[in-house]
Amino acid sequence: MPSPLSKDKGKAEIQDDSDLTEEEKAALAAAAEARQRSFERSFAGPSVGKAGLVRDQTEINKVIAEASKLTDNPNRYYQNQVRKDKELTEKIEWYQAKRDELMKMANIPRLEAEADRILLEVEATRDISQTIVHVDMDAFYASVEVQRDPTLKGKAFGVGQGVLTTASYEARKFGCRSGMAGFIAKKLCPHIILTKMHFDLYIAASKAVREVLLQYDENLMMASLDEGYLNITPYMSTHNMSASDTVAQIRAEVEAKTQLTMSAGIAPNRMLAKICSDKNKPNGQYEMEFERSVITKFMRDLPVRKIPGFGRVTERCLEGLGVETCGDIYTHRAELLVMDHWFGFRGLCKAYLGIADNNVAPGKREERRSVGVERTFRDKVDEEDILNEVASIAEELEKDLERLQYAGKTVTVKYKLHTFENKTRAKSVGKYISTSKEILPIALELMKRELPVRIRLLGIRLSTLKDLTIVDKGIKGFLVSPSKKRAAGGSRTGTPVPTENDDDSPELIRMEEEDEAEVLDMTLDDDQDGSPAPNETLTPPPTSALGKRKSSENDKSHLLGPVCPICSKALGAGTSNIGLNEHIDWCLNKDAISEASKKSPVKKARLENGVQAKKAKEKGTMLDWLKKK
DNA sequence: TGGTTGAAC
DNA sequence: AAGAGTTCAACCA
Repeated sequence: MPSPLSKDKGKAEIQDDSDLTEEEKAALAAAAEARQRSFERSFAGPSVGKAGLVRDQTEINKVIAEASKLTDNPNRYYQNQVRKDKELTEKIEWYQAKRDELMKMANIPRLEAEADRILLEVEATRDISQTIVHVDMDAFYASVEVQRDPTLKGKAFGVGQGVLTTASYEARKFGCRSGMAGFIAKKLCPHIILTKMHFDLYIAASKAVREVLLQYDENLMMASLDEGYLNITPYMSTHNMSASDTVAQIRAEVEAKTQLTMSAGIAPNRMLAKICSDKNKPNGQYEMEFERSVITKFMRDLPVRKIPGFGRVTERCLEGLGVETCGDIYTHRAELLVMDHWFGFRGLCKAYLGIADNNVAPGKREERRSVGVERTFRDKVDEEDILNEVASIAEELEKDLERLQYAGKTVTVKYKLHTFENKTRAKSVGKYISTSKEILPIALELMKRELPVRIRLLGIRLSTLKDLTIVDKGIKGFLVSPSKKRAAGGSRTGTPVPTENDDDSPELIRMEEEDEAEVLDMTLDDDQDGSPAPNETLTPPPTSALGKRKSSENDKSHLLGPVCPICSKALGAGTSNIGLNEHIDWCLNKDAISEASKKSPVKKARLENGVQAKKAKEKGTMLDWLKKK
């Protein structure tokens, strides 16, 4: 039974297939189906695809997409998904064209050789000396809810009002997932019970868990209320215990203390540990063998989507390049190398090799970047209505700022149109502000410029923060105990770190913090160029890989003059690194810019940003593979 | 640098 | 009857 969706999206574009061979037709059909599945997947909630519990997710996704479509007409949300899907598809097609174009003139053996060289370089950064554990509470909120209301036990229920934050395992059997809209969950599972959230209970339970974990690693890194990372290497050696025994003991102790079960993954780095903790969930553990060959074998068949930081969009972009598993990264290394600018080749190498950060550090200090409040409501068009809402939100924000002890300089107003398109408008001011009295006029001003609008969400966010608990200014900072008002607020635990900071700059000393939960950095490598490279992540570092690179030092290749790896053109002995760089840049991008502004599917410069990059360290990109001949 | 947008968790 | 909060990166003017 062909879903209406597949008619709309799937094959519609491919109409004239009369002169195609059978294989080509089959390939096109397969591609269309894959795309269709991906599109349907996009309705099911963010967590789908990460954790593969249910058998026939495809069927479930169809139901969801159908339900979504029929909800109301016209369903703006659905239409918005369609629009985004279309843009994504166009972007992917652009990538494919780019790839084909570059590959046409590329010297493939040379590309592969270079890719292999980089692989080796990345491989050299592997560190399996530490035993990292990722612990993950099983259906945490749901389990706590059962403790609160035992009648929920064994039933299909979800936690959360409009959107499920968690689904009980019984509900998951019906395809219900966290992140899923409540009414969709009802469609999938009509008898599902939806409960409110009880954050105070979750926080208390989390604290109990944390206390146990801290006995095994005082540097425990909590990634959220229900998951965390430990480095149990010291514990294992002082207690002369194996990793699996240690983890079994941790889990038993947590369960004894809290009646909550957890799953755990044991591996040499955070990324692998996190993936492993999913393997035997719920209430199980999985230990990765600390052996290179085992790890690479493990990665080979692992869908790239499982890598933390690789989301739905990245998944589809890679899929468009023929990459679905981490193993595919190797087979497609030539193309991926040439697409380095957009996908970040070294990050992909790390995924393929199973290499990532193994640092476990407590939620350092509290360098929060912004504080915001936003609300969703039924469509508003009335000007006064809207401005009242702005005022109300500003007051709420003031309360949060007071509780959290922050002031800030940049006010951002965010709104979502009835079409589900998001907009933001921001304005910075010269001094730190924190009260509604100060914020509201700015927010109002920003919002008034947008009227008239029909919106379903409004929010205000304050950024460029100053931490008011840091009294600092030299010695005094140490005499005043840092108020401990924060803590309750949000995701991050950790105590404020009094920081001495003598100038007027609000900037705190940024210790290498980061370690954002899901971010996989490396840290250990960073060989050349002596830059600290504190946070390179697995997600592609597309940026400025080429033109803007600093020239690296160890470039001694000009005896014969550099050769462009794309067009194989010799550039002459006199060509400088920078000159070579420029040539490569030009060679790779000559058409990109003009094309982008002309026929590029996605607006103008939207092209490259599909792939998310975190701190793209100025290292492992094109220049590297040039500099050695 | 400030403003906007989007991806991801 | 499709949430809320936060961070990060890219791009542009």
